[in-house]
Amino acid sequence: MTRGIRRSAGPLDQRAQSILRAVIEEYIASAAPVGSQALVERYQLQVSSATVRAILAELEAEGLLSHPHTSAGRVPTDAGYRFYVESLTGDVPLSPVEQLMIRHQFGQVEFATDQWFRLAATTLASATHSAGIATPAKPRAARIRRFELIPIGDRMASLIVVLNEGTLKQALFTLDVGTREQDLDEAVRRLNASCAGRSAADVAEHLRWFAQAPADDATFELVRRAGDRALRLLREFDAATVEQLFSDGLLNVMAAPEFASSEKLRGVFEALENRTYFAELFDAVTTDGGVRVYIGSENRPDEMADVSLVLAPYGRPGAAVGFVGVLGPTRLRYPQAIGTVRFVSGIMNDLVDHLYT
Amino acid sequence: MTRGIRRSAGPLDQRAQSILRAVIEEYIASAAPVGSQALVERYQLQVSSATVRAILAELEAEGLLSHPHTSAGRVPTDAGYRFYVESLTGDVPLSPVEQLMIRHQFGQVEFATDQWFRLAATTLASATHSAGIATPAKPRAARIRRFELIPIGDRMASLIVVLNEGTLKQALFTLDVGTREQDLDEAVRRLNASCAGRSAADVAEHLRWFAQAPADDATFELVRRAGDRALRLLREFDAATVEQLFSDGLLNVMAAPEFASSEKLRGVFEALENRTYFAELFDAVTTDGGVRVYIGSENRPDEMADVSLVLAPYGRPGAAVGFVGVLGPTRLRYPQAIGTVRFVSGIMNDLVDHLYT
DNA sequence: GTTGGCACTCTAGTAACGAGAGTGCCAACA
DNA sequence: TGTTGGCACTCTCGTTACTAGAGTGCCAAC
Repeated sequence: MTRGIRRSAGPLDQRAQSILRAVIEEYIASAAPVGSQALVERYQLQVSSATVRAILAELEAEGLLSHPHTSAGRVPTDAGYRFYVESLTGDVPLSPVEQLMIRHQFGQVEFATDQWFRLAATTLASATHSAGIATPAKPRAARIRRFELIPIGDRMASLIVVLNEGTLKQALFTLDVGTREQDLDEAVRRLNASCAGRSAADVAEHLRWFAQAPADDATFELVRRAGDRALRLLREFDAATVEQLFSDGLLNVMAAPEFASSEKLRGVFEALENRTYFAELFDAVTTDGGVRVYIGSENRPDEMADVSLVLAPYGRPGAAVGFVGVLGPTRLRYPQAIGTVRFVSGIMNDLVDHLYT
Repeated sequence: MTRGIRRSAGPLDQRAQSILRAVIEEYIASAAPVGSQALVERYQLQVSSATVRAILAELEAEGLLSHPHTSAGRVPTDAGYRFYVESLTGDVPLSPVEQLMIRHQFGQVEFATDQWFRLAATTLASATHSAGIATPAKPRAARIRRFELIPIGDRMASLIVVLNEGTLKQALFTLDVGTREQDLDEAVRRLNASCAGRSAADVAEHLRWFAQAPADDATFELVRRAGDRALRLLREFDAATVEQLFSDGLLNVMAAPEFASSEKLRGVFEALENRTYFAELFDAVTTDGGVRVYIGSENRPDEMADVSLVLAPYGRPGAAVGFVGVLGPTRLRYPQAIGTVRFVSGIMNDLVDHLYT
């Protein structure tokens, strides 16, 4: 139980801690500032409201609670939430029924890799009544498994590159006049022979070799250009940290009273759209295991100061990793969110594992 | 110039019409109810405000304008907007600079078919300062061009189905123990030989034939199962009218004053998410050419009563069609939106055309 | 250290009010 | 007959004043 975030060094006795928890849980449930009276009544504290008030003042001095105004109840600060989250011990597992339902849903898309991360986001959203977010599992360095060149119309072909885990990349490709289907087949044969199993760097190397070699026949140019195009695809793929970021249930977050004026949410939408922050998070989340929680202002961009993230990586370190998580108001049901994220990331782990064994 | 929507049969003289236009354009620009005084001043009407008031009252009787309350200015009704849109003659073309910029952007993704519709939505959003929406071009009935079976791990393969226009469909596929790579190759060869160029219905026919034929060798079961899986993919693909719906710039719409309370937008988000309404629109929009405008309550779902849609189809009727469009407040800059949608759908037409010639 | 008591503070809701914008109507006018 | 200026009327919006209620902070007593 770390206390890293707290500013002041004052110790916090058991009673103060449990009152802090009470305030936070009450606030999470009610979304309204919590008063001393209400705490005494609803949590059967064996002390008077005056005593509670003293402790609340103390917690405020510690920076864990704050006051919207003098005569209002207390509201947790981000530091307060942090303390609360750190003090959570053990797991809040999902109910067996929920687990079953979620497993069932994933069972239905077991064979559609491109649906996994979408379903993860959807599942997280509906289980936590917040927004769910997820990225596909991204291979560390893409390796080519196979090329295909499919003629389309007269002067075009679709270049398909199949990567390691069955990820597909596709690009159109113009053909010179008079290119025959055999030429395409021959080009593909050569490309596969020389590039299959290679990474972007390796392919680049080979292409240089190709470029220096004499243009011995008609297929040569085709191979060179297709190779070039494939290389570009690979590089784009490698460069995009968070290639896709799927979110679902943002409506749930919109419904929360703190977001009644849409202004605050705009920033969140923007952050989801441009993704640079999530690209940063990607690295942080996927390097060490476990669930990570980012509370309000702990998120670097100011637009995200009103929301919390609960994220967990999945996949195989060194091979392909992604993350799943929950995005909600700082007034989030952390224990439940953490439990659900852990569970879903576990399922995603299993799914990815099947690809590698 | 149809007047279909108007309830009353009263004729509308030239002057009344131009005042209606003035009210609507003023309201679109200012988002505030428009008074008689302001109209006289800002539109150099050669009559007094009293006269304008009389005409406004008339327009209100026709159901084209309404009153938020007795002593406020006029606001267009949906019928008013409809009348306005119908009366628009000629095109408001985009400025050459804008045209150039848009063409340039599309030029950059010319060879990435899967990016086209995304870019269309993005372009429309930024050009109209509203939300842009777009679907990919959907082939009428998918035809198989080629199969691939890529081994993944020990007991899995990725089944890839390449459709007509280079669309890819993918699914995982478990293998029996001891399946060798040659078996996969052989299965693919057979599948391609018997199914290439066929639609879902045809493939189903062939599979029935397969099922009745004796299980003559080890590859047979593989072929049957892969075929089954492919058939399911095809059917799912054929069944989904609006397989994807990409939107961009919803933030622009959020920023409009009429959506300050996020409540109204929730419905719009929901409609975009579940897509049933857009599936309906898909059919309506793609059957006749041209730009279509849906104003406020003309949209069937109640949640959409506060927004307007400007949609246009693109693609090749009978081959592959999709739509692009703009979603914004009913207080939309229709002439500009219509011009932009028409332009972008034209570009999309050209792109798709290249696939078929 | 805990408690009851009490004065104090701040919000949210309500009512009253005036300024301002805009209407609707009417009698006078071209 | 259509147009106009004039005018009373209506409704909103912002301001001010007030009250009830919730909750605090402090203090003296236990």
